[in-house]
Amino acid sequence: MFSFFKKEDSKQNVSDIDGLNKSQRKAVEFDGDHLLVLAGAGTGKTKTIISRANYLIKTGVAPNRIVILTFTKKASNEIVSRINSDSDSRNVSVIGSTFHSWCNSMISRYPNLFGTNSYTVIDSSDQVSLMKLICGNKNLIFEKTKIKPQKFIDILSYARNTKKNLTDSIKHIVFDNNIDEAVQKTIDKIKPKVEEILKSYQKKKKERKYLDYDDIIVIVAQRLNNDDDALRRISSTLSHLLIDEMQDTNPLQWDLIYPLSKLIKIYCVGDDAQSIYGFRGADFKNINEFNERLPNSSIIKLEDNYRSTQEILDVSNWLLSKSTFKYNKILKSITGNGDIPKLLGFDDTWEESRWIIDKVLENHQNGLKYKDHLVLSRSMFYTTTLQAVCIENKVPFVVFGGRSFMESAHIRDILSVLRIINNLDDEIAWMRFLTMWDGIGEVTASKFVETIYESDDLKSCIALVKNIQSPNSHFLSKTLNDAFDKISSLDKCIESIVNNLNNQLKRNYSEDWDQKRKGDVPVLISLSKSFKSVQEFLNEIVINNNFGNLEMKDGEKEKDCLIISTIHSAKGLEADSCFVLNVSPGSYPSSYSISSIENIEEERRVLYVALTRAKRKLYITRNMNSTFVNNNFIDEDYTESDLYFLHDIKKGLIDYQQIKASHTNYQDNDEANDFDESLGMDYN
DNA sequence: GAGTTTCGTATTTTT
DNA sequence: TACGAAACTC
Repeated sequence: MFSFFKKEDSKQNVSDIDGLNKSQRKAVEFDGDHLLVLAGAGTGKTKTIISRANYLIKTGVAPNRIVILTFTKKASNEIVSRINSDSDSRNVSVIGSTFHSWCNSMISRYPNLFGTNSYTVIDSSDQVSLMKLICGNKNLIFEKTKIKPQKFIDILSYARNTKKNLTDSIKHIVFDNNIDEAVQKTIDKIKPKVEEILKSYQKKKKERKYLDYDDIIVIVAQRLNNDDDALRRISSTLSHLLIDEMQDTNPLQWDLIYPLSKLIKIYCVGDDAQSIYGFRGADFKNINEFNERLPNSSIIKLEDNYRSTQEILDVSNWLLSKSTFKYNKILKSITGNGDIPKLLGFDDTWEESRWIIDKVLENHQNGLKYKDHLVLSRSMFYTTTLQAVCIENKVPFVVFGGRSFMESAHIRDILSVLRIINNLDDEIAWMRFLTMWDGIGEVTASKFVETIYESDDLKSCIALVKNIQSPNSHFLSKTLNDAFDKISSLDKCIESIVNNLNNQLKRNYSEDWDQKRKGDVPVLISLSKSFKSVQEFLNEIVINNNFGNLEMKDGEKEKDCLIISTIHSAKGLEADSCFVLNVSPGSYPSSYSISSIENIEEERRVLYVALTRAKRKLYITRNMNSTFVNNNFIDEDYTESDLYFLHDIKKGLIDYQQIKASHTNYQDNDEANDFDESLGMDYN
């Protein structure tokens, strides 16, 4: 994978030939049933998983009987490629997937077990489209509470992932757990209506042969829990399940793991201080109660940090120590001492971004690579200025997180044709395909979709399509016909679709079809070449909804780029110099999350993850004019350091500097360097 | 009923 | 600022 993921292990306290320390080695050579490795940031978590896999293989376990589950495709690719590169002569590889993609492969491998001969995986935006069809495209208002289609999806997903009941899920999603008596009454009243809508959604999915992200896991988990035969059959293909980032797993995923634990060995690696996926139902009970839940299990702790200097760890440890939660974690640096991390104040985001890029350029001239720099942000949104400054200064960069390939409108247009061919009942695809043509709007399209539901082969659908009135009506049927004829070769098929759609797409995306969007077509085509069937292609592309893989194949991987990432996508990343953007009041914790202490704690862990990415230099930036400051929800129970994590950070831990604006004239920041005062700011 | 334009709002994190 | 909804024109 990208070379900047490679860890530098040279500094490790070598206690044996593999370069493992004592506890790592104990974890790697573990001989019991189930193990949880509690590994703090930078303590060699990934290394341990990789060495474990290699160790198992060395002791005679067939590689393809080892499944490694990770959270993102990126992490999975990295781990698998490192295992394979450690012993390149092997012809069978370990299996590395995300939870979703592993379950999906079960579903398609054993269609009889799951009752899924043909199905279409839908992503979040399709879920919302489907829900809109049910809600009649308007927000439902109950008792003055507005619930958008997206919210219904969120309620259902939260309930399924956390296994909570509907009332609790409504409380959490709609009212953010702020409950008083009036709210409780409202919930009691709206609950039956919500339930009805959710049921229609579930029913509609079934009719249209759709599986959403949650279904993929639910279906497999249910089967494993209720059908010993299925459990045995699936377990018989594996002997070890290795799970990365265990702290981010949720109760639903536990349902998947638990039944397997009866027949195969479960090996988990995680860190409760890095649990930052609470919004997806992550529950660190999966870690904290590991011992009670799995008999014959052990726990090994890794506490020596090989990544960062002690000064960086001091700030990180300090942040956790301010928490009301007990993480029982104090990282010790093996690397030694370095510079005190810097906290830099700016007047606006442009100053902030310019300063960072200046620093990157300066380091670059002094011999550091661009890829030794990692810029971390809470949200993708906040990095736009930085990206602009990169372009301005010709600094090459890659962005992790954010919009995916699949989410771009033109890609969805093109794929809608494939989706129709794959699944004639795919209502969302039909709507998309039909409404993209001039003269066909939602009303005409939905009328048509109703008639299509009667016919069960493509040819008769195409016959019906010919009746639709549109300036291009012969193109509509031609597109479908040609695509169907070429379906045996995916890349040719996509090529023909694009040829037929070309003029229409040109009209629909008049500003940037030729210059920008058209360029994605070859990418899509080359991506399709590695798939055998349309269904496999479509489902896989939704589940791993990025096309980062592809960029790598095209020789981009060795390119030296500055890395810009959201903190959530930065798990497992590290870099010599790290910049954490906009650590300002209102952003850490984010003012959207200060409705409960749990949310604030999660924000704290987000910042903790960010700080612990740095190896040698850590720059925390903030600007006090951040547009995110919002005191709407501020509750008198919170202390000032709950509302701004850096509020009372001490002098010795961090080096504070207010950077004067170099591009504007006013400089009246007398108090800027008044270092004896608290570094926090007033909110007014 | 389709398509365009304007206005207003809310603004995270991912499979 | 960017996206969605409502208002407006064809």
